[in-house]
Amino acid sequence: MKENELLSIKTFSEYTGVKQHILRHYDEIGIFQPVVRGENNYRYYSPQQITALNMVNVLSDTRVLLREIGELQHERSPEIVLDVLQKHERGIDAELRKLHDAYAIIHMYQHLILEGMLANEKELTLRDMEEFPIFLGPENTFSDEGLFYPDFIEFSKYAREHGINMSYPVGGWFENMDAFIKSPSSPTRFFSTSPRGTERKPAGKYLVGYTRGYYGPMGDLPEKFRVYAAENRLQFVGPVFVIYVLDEVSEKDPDNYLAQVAVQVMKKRLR
Amino acid sequence: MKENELLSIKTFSEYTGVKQHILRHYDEIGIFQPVVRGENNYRYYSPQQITALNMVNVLSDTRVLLREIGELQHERSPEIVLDVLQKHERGIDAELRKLHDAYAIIHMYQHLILEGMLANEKELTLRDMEEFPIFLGPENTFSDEGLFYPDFIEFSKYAREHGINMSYPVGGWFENMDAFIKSPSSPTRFFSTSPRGTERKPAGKYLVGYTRGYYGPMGDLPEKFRVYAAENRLQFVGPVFVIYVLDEVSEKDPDNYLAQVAVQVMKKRLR
DNA sequence: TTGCTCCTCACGTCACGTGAGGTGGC
DNA sequence: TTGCTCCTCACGTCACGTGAGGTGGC
Repeated sequence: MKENELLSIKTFSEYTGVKQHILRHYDEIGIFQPVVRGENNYRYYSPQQITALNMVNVLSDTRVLLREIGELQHERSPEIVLDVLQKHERGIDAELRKLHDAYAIIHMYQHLILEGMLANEKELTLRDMEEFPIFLGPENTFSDEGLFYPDFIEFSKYAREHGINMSYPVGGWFENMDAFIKSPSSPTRFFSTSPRGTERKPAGKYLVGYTRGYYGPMGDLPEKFRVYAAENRLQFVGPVFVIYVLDEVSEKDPDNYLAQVAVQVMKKRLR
Repeated sequence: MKENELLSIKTFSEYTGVKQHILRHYDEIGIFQPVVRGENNYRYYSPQQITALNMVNVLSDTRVLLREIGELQHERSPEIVLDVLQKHERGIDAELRKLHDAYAIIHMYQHLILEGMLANEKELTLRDMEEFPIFLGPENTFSDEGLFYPDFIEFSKYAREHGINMSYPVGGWFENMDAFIKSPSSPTRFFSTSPRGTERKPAGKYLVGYTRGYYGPMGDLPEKFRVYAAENRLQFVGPVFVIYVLDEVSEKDPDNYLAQVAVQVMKKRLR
């Protein structure tokens, strides 16, 4: 390759890794043009343009608008470009957060759905569960005839105000088993499974049960928990966590939604 | 709010955090429709739809195409949704990688440009430099009359084949100071500053100089390095790193490109 | 002659975003 | 009556992607 040898669009495309139709597009909108147009209207690029094109690649990779790149083609300096990069850094940060959320939400749902598919719905089981970050909402009021929507909406707003993506699965939190048994469809608070939460569902030995149906009703689970604990000399420790492992995301029929109820337990001391 | 109370699009939008025109768009393309259309053609949503909409939010947040979400509206099960999520996990992974690159590239260029703006171009300076990951290319041949393009193109291809984004700044690597002095415009290899590199530019005390101009010529730097080392009883250790802190990204005029040359040094032992 | 390269033109895609112009409810 | 809500229609945006139909070089 001589210094003044010119490259066809095919060659230039191969050398730079930028596709031909993108090069034509860049030409068309005026942000990067071949040094020469042949008499047959062919585009010819110089070897120097291989590195020059890098300016476009760097900026478009960092999400600078092509329009803005075009403006920078005509006038740019270290100061100006530094400014542009600083501006776009925030955009990238925001996108990165969103994508991290998307990633975590996918994994959360994969985990829950699998859990739902393998769930033992017949009887309660004792399981070791891992620690888990949660974002706890304000206390619910259930002022509206026991409907959960108003409180749920309040929680949604509250969570969004705290930068929590509401696409993370949401669960119900009862301060203890007594609260759960007393009114199983009215959690003391809601929680999001967003990893941005600062509270924890602690690791430990949990008693776990499942029940089918639309949000709220817990069927015979409260009674089952009471009986199981009595028969096995267990006592309940800390809050009760209710989470729908199968919900509107994976089930069409609300009657098939599957709730998981989990509460930490300890052996009762004999006296 | 009663169970059967219906919500206007405004209210529903506020409760769900999804903008009105998006809700109309979802309606139009048939992926999520209000339970009722008033005789005035107003859209009315049920409270149950607040949670139902979540299915659309979760899947669109995880980059599932609206078309595919529409298909899932009619037929979905834990198995099917699990499949869909698994498929989109890869897409998210790829996007996340790209965005991480974008983030790192922005910071790399900010760092280099700032370095260029503050550079002491008059004289060599001794500086402590931090460790740095680099991706080293194959040995250059300079078979083509000393032009760097063919080797650079080879390096680009090689890097891309190894999943290295070529928008990271690229530098020249000389195996030692003798090689640099012998042919300052012909680096032994090229390197990318991509953090995916497995080699290192080691931390340590470096002698650093700058020179202006288009890629290749190093001006009087080789001589300056030789003299400085002799006068200060220093010996050069390891490879020479040449990187353009101001390049086509931040400078319009190639004559203003600014190269930084850095080599690790040690005090010479007196005998 | 043949297949390859290159060209322009035009329309499609994706998930919105914007705004005009008009109706209807409290 | 007034301002608010809601409607449809239509066009814009962003960075491409696709394909038709035709020319030109070796």
